[in-house]
Amino acid sequence: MSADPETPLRADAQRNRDQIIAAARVIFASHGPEVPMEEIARAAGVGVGTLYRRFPDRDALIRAVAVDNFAGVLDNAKRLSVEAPSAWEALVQLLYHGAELQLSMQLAMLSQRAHEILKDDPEVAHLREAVLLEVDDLVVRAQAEGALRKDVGAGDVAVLFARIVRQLPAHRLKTPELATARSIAIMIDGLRAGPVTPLPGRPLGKDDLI
Amino acid sequence: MSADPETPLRADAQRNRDQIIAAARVIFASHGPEVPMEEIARAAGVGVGTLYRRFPDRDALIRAVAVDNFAGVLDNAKRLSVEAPSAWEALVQLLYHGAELQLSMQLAMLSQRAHEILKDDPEVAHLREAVLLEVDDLVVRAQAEGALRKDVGAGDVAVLFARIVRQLPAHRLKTPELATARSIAIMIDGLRAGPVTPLPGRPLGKDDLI
DNA sequence: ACCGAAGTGGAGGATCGCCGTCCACTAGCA
DNA sequence: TGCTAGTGGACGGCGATCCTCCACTTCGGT
Repeated sequence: MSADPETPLRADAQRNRDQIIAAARVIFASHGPEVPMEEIARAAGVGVGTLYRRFPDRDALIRAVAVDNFAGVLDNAKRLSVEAPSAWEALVQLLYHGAELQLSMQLAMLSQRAHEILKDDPEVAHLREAVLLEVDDLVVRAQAEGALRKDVGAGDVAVLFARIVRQLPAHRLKTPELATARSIAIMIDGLRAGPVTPLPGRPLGKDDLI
Repeated sequence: MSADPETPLRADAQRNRDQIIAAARVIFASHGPEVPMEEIARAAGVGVGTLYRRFPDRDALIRAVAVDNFAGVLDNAKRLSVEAPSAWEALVQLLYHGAELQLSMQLAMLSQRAHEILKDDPEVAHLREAVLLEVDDLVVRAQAEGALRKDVGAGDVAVLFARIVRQLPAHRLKTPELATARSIAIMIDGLRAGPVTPLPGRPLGKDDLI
């Protein structure tokens, strides 16, 4: 995902680096970006020393994970936008791609800490903007198709996702995955064009997100 | 809300106790139940000493707040159940009563810590059960009215609420209240009876919550 | 108005968990 | 096979939070 500004890593080191990012991804998504570094190291199967060698501090790790993940979401959105049979369908598919999206939401909207860290990173800012543009486009097209209700904007969709997709502490439900899938499905029905109640205020666009 | 098992408190002490619970309510709802005790004390306008005098430890405070709040939600639900023009309308009203409900959700479903503390308290268990029964009743009646889609249960409604009602870090939106209101409205449209997509799995009842 | 008991607040000692370094050891690569 | 990059985890340091303690204040009965 990123160029090698310096000497390329040795093969095993590169492998460890990838494992760290993968582990951090999973853990950040489920427990937020403030988990002890040692926990991430353990999940990645490396020692803390290795973690710190690769990422000088927590911020660097968060940035690396964010860039990696945002890029993934953007790819996904672009691919769906082209391949799906309709913009509406693309949007729906995007929502059901829970895991990746969830982490992005967590990092972009839910964690105060992560936001502080990411807000000044131009690479992240660029990816974020690109994702929002893509969503905006899907929203407009889905509305033109007559599938998506007219009184919502990309901001509404993003906010709704951020809420729905966030993981509930798994221990509180007997069937967490099912519960999540059902929540998403209900939400999607709420977004459908059709006989609906008028929403308060005006549609929230992507610029209503900070 | 609770009997006085011992000597009644002096007037000023009672006032302080109420202020502490009120402050804890607000703070727990917005920042979870792990905030430093000193912060709660400050918000209540008392010293930590006073806080600890009244509630020997954090657990005791959480329990007191939870009982107080659950009782409020239960009252509310019962009142709406009787006074609202329909069960559907009662459900909708309940959802829009964000603040109180939000805290209950936070304590009951969202915070691992709070759950640990509350799960063995019989008073909390009783109130929780009573609230779920009430919601279950509203769900069944609203379905009989033909207003609520048939393929959902009280568990679905509870889960959906828990997700929607959770506070997003306010700093990330230009209009947080509006965004929340719109999310709730969209969700309610998703719950309406009408031409909907079939949901995966079976309806989640109140017993699917742990 | 007085006084004893109840209540108060916040300084500070004790504790805790996390950070990030450091270095003896291991494993890739030429 | 030798040289260097890479590894892991023990550990010293530290900031944050808990909760106690007690000199001082306030309440409320007489």
